[in-house]
Amino acid sequence: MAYTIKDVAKKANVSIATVSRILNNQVGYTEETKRKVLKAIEELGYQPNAVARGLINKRTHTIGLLVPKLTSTFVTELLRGIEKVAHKAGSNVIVCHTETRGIKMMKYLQMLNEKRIDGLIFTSEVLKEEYYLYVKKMGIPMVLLSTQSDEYPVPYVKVNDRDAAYTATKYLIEKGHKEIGMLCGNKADLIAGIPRIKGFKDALNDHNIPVNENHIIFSDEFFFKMGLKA
Amino acid sequence: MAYTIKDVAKKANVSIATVSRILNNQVGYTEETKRKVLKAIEELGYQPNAVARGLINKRTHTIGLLVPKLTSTFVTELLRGIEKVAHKAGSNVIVCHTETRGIKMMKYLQMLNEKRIDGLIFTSEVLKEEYYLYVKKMGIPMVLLSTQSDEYPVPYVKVNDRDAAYTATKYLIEKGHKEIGMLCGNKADLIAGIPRIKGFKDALNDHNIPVNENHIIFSDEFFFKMGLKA
DNA sequence: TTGTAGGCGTTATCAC
DNA sequence: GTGATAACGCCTACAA
Repeated sequence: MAYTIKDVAKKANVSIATVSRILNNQVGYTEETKRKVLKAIEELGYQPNAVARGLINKRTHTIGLLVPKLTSTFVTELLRGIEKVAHKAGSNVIVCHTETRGIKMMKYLQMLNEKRIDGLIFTSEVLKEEYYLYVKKMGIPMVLLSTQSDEYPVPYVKVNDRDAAYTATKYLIEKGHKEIGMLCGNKADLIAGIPRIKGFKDALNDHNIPVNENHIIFSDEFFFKMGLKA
Repeated sequence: MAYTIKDVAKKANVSIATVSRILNNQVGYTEETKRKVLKAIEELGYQPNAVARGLINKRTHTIGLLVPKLTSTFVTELLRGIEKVAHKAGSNVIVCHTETRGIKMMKYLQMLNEKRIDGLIFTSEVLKEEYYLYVKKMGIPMVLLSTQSDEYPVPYVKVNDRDAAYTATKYLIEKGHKEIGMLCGNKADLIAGIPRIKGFKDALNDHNIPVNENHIIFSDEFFFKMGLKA
């Protein structure tokens, strides 16, 4: 079994209170006692128990990341970045794949709630009322990534899909291209569909280029293969 | 603040012990009291605190996953599968990117240890003595994924690289091909290099085909781009 | 069937 | 400067 703060205290001939102070570098002890305690910690190979700490501090230094199919390299990059920053800040990230739309989402939120995570990152899916209310009740900060919500006041980080599509299309037009095609997500997709198509068409219209619906190819999945096929 | 078992007990007019029993569906209560308690739980929207539970049960239902650069779609697939199974079993997975070889590894192991994770999956890197000893001291089960260790008795799951390369090469040979090239990892790589090259050469030799070293192209990174370039 | 009380490993508030 | 001691939220003998 792992050593506890009690073992350290005993070995260093001090009270657990003192050990705790040193561990959290607060004030109230001699350099001498500090050395003693540090030595005991070293010799025992003692590691504080984050679970116990979490119980009293009400912080677990853990954040939850809800992502859809992780197959897309885009989401993978997001995870990389998030985990990197979290680690630098002394936190870990629990990854949850909410594949089958909605079904597992509530289950995940529940698990994360029980684990008392410090915050939540919600990626790429539409924030349903049920989710929003639940997280609100959890009382932890949440941020949307690569999505946004018109209905609920939740901070988000994402690219403006309509504008991005507009800019991309405009760029090609200004390069002199006339026949421009578009590969996009599902026609009804609130994120990868509608806004991007709008940007695409807007750009064409603004440059007096007729829109050929056949030049827009839809796909439901964001696998590399799908893009290739399209 | 979230409700505790105490709130439930009070609302249901029972002791916390009874609530606990019902929560963990043990025996020792009437159907009647069970109904009462369940009703109180429902009304309060009570969710047990996994942190407190972890402290006493010594199980956190959390496992750690150490992966190298997650850019590779292979690793991404692994994560997907692992998370899926873990979730089904009621656990969560904390993902850690051990990018800069070794530097961050010990730091991660330490964090995971403090969080008292239940188990560890170690992916794609060589298991150094330092890591092995540390995890052994943690006293939790570990399994190697896509690696193996000759020095330490750690269970592993991986494809046999030498055999796989041999089989692939043999397949091409039997298809009638004579000029076979190979794209592989770093020449000295203990996983993606040496064994696969051996399999490749063995197959050629066994079929009396001369080995042309120029037909083996090495690469250090496993990005898609790198493969393309090669 | 039910409740009381001690303990899990820490932190924090008191005294001394 | 230092040490008891009461929480934190839950589980579990032990009683009743």
